[in-house]
Parts: sequence; C-alpha cells; structure tokens
Amino acid sequence: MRRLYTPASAALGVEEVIRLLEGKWKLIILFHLFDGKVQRYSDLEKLIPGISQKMLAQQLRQLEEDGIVSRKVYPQVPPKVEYRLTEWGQALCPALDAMLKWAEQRDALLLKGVTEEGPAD
Amino acid sequence: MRRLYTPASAALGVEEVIRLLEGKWKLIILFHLFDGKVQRYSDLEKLIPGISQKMLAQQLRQLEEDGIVSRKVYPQVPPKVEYRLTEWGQALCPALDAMLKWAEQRDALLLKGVTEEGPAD
DNA sequence: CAGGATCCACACGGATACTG
DNA sequence: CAGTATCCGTGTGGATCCTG
Repeated sequence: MRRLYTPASAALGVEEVIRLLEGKWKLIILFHLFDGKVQRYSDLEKLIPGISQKMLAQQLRQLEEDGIVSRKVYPQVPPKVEYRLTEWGQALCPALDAMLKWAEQRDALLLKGVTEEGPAD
Repeated sequence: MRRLYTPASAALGVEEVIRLLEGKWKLIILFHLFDGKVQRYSDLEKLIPGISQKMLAQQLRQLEEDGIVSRKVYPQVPPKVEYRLTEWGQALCPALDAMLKWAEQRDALLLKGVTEEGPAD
C-alpha cells in the first residue's frame, strides 16, 4: 500500500509527487520544519492548532516513510522525539516557495484576466 | 462554502493554496493544460485514464471558480467545451516545475541521507 | 458531447480514551 | 511526552443512469 521509498530510481511522475504531499496537513507540517528547523512532536502540536494527535502522528509517519522528514528518538523517561527535514525534504523549499509566490500573484493576474476575457460569448 | 475568487486582496496563506490544489486530480488536470494547451472535456477524459466524469467535471468547476482555469462553451448541437488555464493558472507552472525538479532529486538526496544519518541510535 | 443526479463505499479526518 | 486504539461523522470519489 505505502512502501518505503520505492524500488530503484523511479523518476517520480506528477501523480507520485501529489501522493507524497497529499492531505491538508503535510505541507503545513513541512512549513514548520523548513530552514533546518527541528521540532518536537509537542512543538508541532502547538504550531498547528487545528490538527489532532492522530493526524499529526500519522502524517509524520508517512512523511518519514517517504523520506521527507527524519525522526530522532531520545530514549529517556519523558519521551522526546525530534522531527526535521531530510536533505531531500529541504529540497522541497523552492517548490513551496514558488507556490506561495504564485498565490501572491493572484489578485493582479485574476483581475486582469477577468477584464480581458469575457464569459465566452 | 466555496466562493468565487474571494473578497479583496487576501494574500493567500499556505493553507489557502493547499485548498486550491487539493485532491488527487487538480494538479493532474492542470498538467494537461499547461503551456497554453486547450483541451475539451472529452480530451481530458482520455488524457486522465483513472478519472470519472463526476470528478473531472467537479474538479474543473472548482478550478474555474478559483480562477485557475477558464471554460469556453461553444453553443452548438454536439456540445463543445474547451478548458484552458487563466493567466494566473499559467503562473502556477514554475511551482509545478519546481515540484517535478524536486522529485528528480529524490534518488540522489535520499540515498545520500540514508548513508549519512543512521536511525538515531 | 458534456455533464447533472443519484447511490454507495471507503478513506480521511476529528474526538476521546488509553498506554509506555 | 509521544504516541496508539477506537469510534464515528463527513467528504471524497467511483459507477451508473439520465439529459440537453
């Protein structure tokens, strides 16, 4: 169903990439780990108000399986687990940045387009 | 529930962007419309094998409402509807491209990371 | 051809309770 | 603290039938 990484060099397609980041939490979690930031489970819980423990743990596990985040467990009495991006995960930054940039262009391009192209008549 | 565009300049956040592109079909559809490509409903149906009519129509309508694709109806007996990206939709290209680039880096960075950092022990 | 309407299954996701 | 387990509602998405 969900395999670790994937066979050999698979050259991910569009659909594969989508799968890796699907769900409404993945990207939000990643945003809180960018720039080398290291967060504990409880940190992420605070940083992402709407998320439930189930979703947080689940999404983190998937991101880990997919090689995007790495998990570090400190074997001590009050458990401590740190999450950080893998090198590949960090490499997602430009893409996310491009998405935000895109969002910023919305008003300008949308209004422009609306005035230019009428409702096809 | 789902409004046309949005009030005034809203400066979309991460979560908003995610909403716009959520679902496993949105990006796939967009990929088939990049580079100014114009596709008919039936074209998209053929280009995206797994999708159902319902999903295709639904996603297209959402993308249209969100100002990412535009729909052009030819009022003729055998109906003809064309879909293309709006200017803003086209602007998504760099972001998608960055995602694909990211995917391509996977093998190199993943293997590297795996050898460097052991499983925290 | 381009969908709308409907029914249905399941996965996603939330809340709560419990554990090491 | 960092989860897991469970129950459950909702949304997502597929299949089918029907229409202008």
